[in-house]
Amino acid sequence: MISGPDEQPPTRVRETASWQLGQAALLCTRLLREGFAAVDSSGYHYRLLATLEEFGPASQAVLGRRNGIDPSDVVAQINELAQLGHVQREPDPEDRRRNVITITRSGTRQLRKLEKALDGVQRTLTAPLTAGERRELVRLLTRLNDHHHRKH
Amino acid sequence: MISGPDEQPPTRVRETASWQLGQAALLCTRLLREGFAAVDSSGYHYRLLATLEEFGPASQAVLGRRNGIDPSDVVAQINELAQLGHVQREPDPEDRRRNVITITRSGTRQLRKLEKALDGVQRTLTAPLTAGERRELVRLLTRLNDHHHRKH
DNA sequence: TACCTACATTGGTCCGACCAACGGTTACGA
DNA sequence: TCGTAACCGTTGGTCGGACCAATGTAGGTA
Repeated sequence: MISGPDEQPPTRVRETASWQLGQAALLCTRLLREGFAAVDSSGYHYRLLATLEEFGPASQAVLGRRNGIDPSDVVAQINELAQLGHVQREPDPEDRRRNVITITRSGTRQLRKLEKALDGVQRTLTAPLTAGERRELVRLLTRLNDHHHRKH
Repeated sequence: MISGPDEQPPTRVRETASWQLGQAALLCTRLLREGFAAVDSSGYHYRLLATLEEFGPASQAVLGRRNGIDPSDVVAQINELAQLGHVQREPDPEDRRRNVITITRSGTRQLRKLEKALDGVQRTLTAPLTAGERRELVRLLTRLNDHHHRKH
């Protein structure tokens, strides 16, 4: 976003849910990128590490499906995480098509850092809202997402 | 988004405002792209045409600032719109740095189509919400955006 | 056995946001 | 009035995130 405070887009644009949603998301991704970059990671890294910690070791395929990440992108991200030592990749003895990805101690340490960064972003993002409004916003967005998600 | 309904991301991810916001925005941009593509245009086209209709002829610079579009991107979009005949580009006699962009009759006709498409997207997007909830969502997002916008 | 499916991987595409640099033009201050 | 700063349009990029097609390998099953 480059526009100054004075020069506004047309009213009919400003009033749409889609415009406000897009602007908020833009702001959000910028905050996330900055926050995660400060600890030398990305949103992908966070999501993958968090998934590994919550659900335990998993194949790349399920990591991708759980997070809505394309398998080919999972490859790249796991490459990075493996090289950083945050994750271990080894072939699954029970199914030689799969890799088993396991989070390492270094990985959980990194995850703690990422969570701190993420908390900061949430607070910055929702700063102008009361706690109740923040919950309401999440509730509405969740309803919206769930609805459009169910019907594949 | 590729994940099925069953395989969910970690709870701590799902509960963040940033994740829900990102998912909703993803869904939204997909709907917008489809809706606008159906009338052979893009979101850029809509925003520029709407700005021209609401505020009258303008230079590319103010078009860009009003909509938060980079000047270089404005060039490309105005090229497209001019070639389609939706817009007229002529040098400003009073300031030879500027171009004056004017919407044509064909442009306003196209704008009507785009507005129809956009309305459909809004309805689809906010289908699971009541009218009150929809307004509340827009209100919260607007507050959020305005807040982060004022402080440059 | 033959066939269909799943997995990981390579090598792309597309789009929106953004940046740097430049020539031409105008505004402004010394 | 002259020099410089600021502005405008334009070119030619980068970057990240989402996505897709094709392939080799391995499993499941008729």
